[in-house]
Amino acid sequence: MRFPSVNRSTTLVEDVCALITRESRKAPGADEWLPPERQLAEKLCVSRQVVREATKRLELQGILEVCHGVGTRVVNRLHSPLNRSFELLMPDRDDRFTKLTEMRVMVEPQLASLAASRASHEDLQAMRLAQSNLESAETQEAAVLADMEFHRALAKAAGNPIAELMLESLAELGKASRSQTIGMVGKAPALAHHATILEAIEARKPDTAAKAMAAHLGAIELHLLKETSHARPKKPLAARS
Amino acid sequence: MRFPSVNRSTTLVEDVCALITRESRKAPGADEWLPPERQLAEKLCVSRQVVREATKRLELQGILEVCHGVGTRVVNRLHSPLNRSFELLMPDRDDRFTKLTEMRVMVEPQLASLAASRASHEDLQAMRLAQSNLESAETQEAAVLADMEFHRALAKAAGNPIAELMLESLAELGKASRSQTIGMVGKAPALAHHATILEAIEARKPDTAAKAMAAHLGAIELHLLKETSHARPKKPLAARS
DNA sequence: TAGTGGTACGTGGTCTGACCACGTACCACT
DNA sequence: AGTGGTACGTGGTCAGACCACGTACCACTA
Repeated sequence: MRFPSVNRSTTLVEDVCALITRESRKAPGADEWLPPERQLAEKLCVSRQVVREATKRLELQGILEVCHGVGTRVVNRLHSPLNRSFELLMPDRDDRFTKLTEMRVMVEPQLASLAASRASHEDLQAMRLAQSNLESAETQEAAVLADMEFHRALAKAAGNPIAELMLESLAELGKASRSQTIGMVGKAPALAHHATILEAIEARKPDTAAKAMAAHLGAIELHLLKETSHARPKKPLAARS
Repeated sequence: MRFPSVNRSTTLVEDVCALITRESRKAPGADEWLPPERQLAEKLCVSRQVVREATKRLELQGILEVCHGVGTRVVNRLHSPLNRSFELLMPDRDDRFTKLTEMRVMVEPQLASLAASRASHEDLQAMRLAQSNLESAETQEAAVLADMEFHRALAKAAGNPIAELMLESLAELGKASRSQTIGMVGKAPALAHHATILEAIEARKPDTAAKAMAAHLGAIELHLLKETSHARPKKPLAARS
């Protein structure tokens, strides 16, 4: 009762992927556990090896998490494949951080601009929540989290999932690292900057929002990264007459 | 003579990955074929299944290409995992194209600016080559290729591999699709725009380069994407007094 | 009773060897 | 010289066994 065609694992990945996203859309929040590999193999009429290759693939894509001795669960870590790719591109961690930050400096002011045009009520609500969380944060850790949440909400409001993913990737990279926004400048100034940005977005003033965000990024010393690398071409040109 | 520890495939991926990048750095250009799975398994003292899971992983990362009945070869398609991630994020192809283009519009002018600061002699050379290729292009296809090559060279000159990867991803998406830069505006204007941009970069004038690139992007109707989406918030706000 | 250790079970991880499906290259035939 | 078939090597799948890891339960101890 078997139909041993080829590339089962590839098609299986797509099937299971679709099934998973459908399932998780149906019951979001609940940490779904997949059936055991053996059971899954029987149900899908394939060998365990094929199931394993499929789950491996989905794990690499940040959709599943496989725990030895425990099971396989659905997760949402779409940024992790990005990090992996960047890791291949730039083995040095500081390089990655620098270049990702460079991208952030390029993109985030314009995200603020887009957010000012596009933000829905829910988006604004989320930003306000993050802002009030930052205001009431007691510990450094809580402040950092609230800060990250504000920027995440802003990216979401801008309506560009790719930018969102990129910033997520940067956040992941900077997590247990120095260069946490808050640590640079302190809580109070960050709060003020965010307030200015949020105000501009609520007022639907794209240019003002972009300028405020640029100022924010400049204030947290991110501009230093940009300037230093600006001043250091890979290979200096001969002086031009 | 076996040491059946766990997570062999994970460690193996790293080992093989390092080995491959080292090998391909040593002999670049040569399309390297890996030894057959059985042989590889024996050499690495693991089962064939583990080798297969490792190669699957590396295939997904765009480092290997597995051909049924032929073999496994080293490739360089680091953009493909990005496309896969974006596909998960936005199942609709047009959405992906729109959002990636949006990113491009945000980033590329600033890339031109960075390129004006950082470009090495080799970078400039590459851009000039692409430009002359565009000039001498007879067919539409050759023109499109030369156009893409110019933008790729510019991203490289800007020294940000992440941006480079993102644009590569966009190019891949737009390959067998409408919205090829050239098709929008014709060869002659594109040539003129590129010339202006290149001139600014050679003259080390970041702002001029950025403006020229922005004008170029605007001229090829990419601004339309931006404007329409700007004007269409996901959920209109109530009028503010 | 509360704490502690061991043990059984279910999970993913690996091994083995066999067979199937696909491409290629070679060779006999036309 | 062209054409078809066939043998070989490759990746793809299957089956069943065993290993390694976590957990939960339970008897034992203080």
